[in-house]
Amino acid sequence: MSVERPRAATIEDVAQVAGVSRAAVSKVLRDAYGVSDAMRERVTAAMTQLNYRPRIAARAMRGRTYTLGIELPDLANHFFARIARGATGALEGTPYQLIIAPAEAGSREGLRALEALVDRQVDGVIAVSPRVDEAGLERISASVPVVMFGRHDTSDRYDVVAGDDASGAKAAMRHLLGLGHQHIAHLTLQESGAHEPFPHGVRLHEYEAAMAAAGLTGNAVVWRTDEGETPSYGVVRRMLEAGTPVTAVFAAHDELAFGAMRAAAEAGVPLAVVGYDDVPMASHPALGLTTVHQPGEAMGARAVQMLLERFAGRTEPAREIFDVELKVRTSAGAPPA
Amino acid sequence: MSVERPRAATIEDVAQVAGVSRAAVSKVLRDAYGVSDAMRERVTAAMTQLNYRPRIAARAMRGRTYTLGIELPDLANHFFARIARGATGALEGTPYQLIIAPAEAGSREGLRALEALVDRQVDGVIAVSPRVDEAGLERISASVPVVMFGRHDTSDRYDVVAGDDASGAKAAMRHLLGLGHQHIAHLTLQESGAHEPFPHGVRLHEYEAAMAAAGLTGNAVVWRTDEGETPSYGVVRRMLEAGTPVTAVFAAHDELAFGAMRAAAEAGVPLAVVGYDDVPMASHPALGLTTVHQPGEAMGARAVQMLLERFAGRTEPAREIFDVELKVRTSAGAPPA
DNA sequence: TTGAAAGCGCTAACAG
DNA sequence: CTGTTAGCGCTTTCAA
Repeated sequence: MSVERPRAATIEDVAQVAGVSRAAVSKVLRDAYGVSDAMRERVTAAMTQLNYRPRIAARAMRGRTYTLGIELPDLANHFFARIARGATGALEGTPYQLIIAPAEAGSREGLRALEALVDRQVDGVIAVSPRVDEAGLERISASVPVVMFGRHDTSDRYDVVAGDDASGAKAAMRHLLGLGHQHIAHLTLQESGAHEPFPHGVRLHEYEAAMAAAGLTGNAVVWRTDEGETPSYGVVRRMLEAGTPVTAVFAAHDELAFGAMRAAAEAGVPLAVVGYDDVPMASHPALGLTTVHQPGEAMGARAVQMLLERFAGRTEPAREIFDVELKVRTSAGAPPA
Repeated sequence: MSVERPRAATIEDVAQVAGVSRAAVSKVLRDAYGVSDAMRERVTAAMTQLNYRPRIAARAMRGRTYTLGIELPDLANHFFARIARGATGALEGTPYQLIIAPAEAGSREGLRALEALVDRQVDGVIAVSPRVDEAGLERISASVPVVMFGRHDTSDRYDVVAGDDASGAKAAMRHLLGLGHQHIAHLTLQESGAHEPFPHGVRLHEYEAAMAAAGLTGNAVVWRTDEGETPSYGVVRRMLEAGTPVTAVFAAHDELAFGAMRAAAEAGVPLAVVGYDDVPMASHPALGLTTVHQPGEAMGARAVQMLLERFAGRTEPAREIFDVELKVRTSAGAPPA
């Protein structure tokens, strides 16, 4: 006994029931010009009766898919969930639907996810992994509008939404230095380079600059970890046990910061920790993570808006840098005397 | 000299460059039967040269889209990220791509997201919001294989992956009662009903049963909250300040549990908390949330596997219930004497 | 204001 | 083993 998969209603069926042509139905569907109220009504009735749903794939062959794609590097990082929520919210009331392509870590993966989205003919894409290579990005932005998150270089190929990473990192370092810390480590991902115009690159650069400005270049240490709280924990734990003389750590994002806090707690070492992003758990009283707040929802919403503007005809590249704000909580106190 | 926007290569272009027919290219593409090595090579070369990427939309008109869709109710809940990660992992090495449709709370939203996926012709869907109405589900499962998460009823229309919610909830309650608590509240979402075959329904039911079995029916209290840590915090805070005489709370999932812990900490009230899911932060030493571990990755991977089995021809419904395990940590101690 | 008809890029019979 | 051909369900000129 095999499962019957009855053919769903097509535009042709609707046309027949309504006693009109396919073209007419299509026009009603797209709210196109030149349809009488009477016809609209009959067609609408037929659509309801048949429970008609247009096939996006068929539309894609000629026109739009009414689908926006967002590529996310790490679902486990709550900051990205915020961006996605903001993007979804901004789409409410529009005919567009957001789909997410998970990327796992790595620049190659980011590109792969982006291409999967393009293959599926999304009308626009939002790329959150910053480390997508230029060639790939060029290819993609040739066929669909792109909004890149967090890039601090400029391009006329894509729009940009970013946080003010320089200010944020400066504020974080100012806080730690102001507390009297002299041995501050920076915890970042494997691939980040201080010369790169990506969020972690900028944060790393500002860390080094701040240490230098404080005359502490000799104390600067950069700890590198794979993505995620657990790898971060492992790295910091190892460093702490190796006796690295550090009293504070500035983590490139909150998940890494949580890992550092876990390591310090388990190793029984006092460690001031500052994070970045301000994910919801950061403000939990048991954690009290001092961190740099980024308005994730607003940033996601703005990215969507930029795409909609492109559809509406904008051709010059847009670019918006969001303000960030240091949230001082309990995770970073003064160093032991 | 105007810049021609290059039309992306089609199967026709590849055929011309390789000097073969479209059908031949299509066969190479799909690894279909009856292609000589020589032809395969020429075609592959042409594809690389033109940087050819098949248009999923065009394929969708005739065959598969090589796309699986998963609908997720709450990106902010880390447990769902785990499911998605497991699903993505299980797809590695297959030609399939996973896309995520975010749903926001509510059964209507879950259905909407599912339909958006179906409109986009995914080859199979995984539904994580359990509260999708039967009529909608019937319609959907008529056109595409469906795996439902967490449903404890049986159906011949869709496959099921779930955790053993009855055992998990029993273990949670046994723990709290064993510690000597007599005033235990259950914290759950607005809509959950103890008669419903959904995860939260079962957990609620087991809570009531355990209280009754301990002769504590008179002490049973169910707190209801909207989705998320913040609403949970608000509800618990209000209850605590109203002086509800409670020494412990069994939360329907970890995010709610974190909200309860935050409320207790801020209200300065000692409160034993047990959660459900075991999201990564639960094991952080600053939190130490006692909770019921569900193997999210394995569950996501199994759901994907069920879909692949359907594609391979399975017609009888499948169903797998995963074991869960109570993780005892520090968040739930004995009640004050 | 409406409809006929020509594709969009691909797959899958079917012929050769 | 390879090519020809007929659509899949839509949108979009272009006539009527």
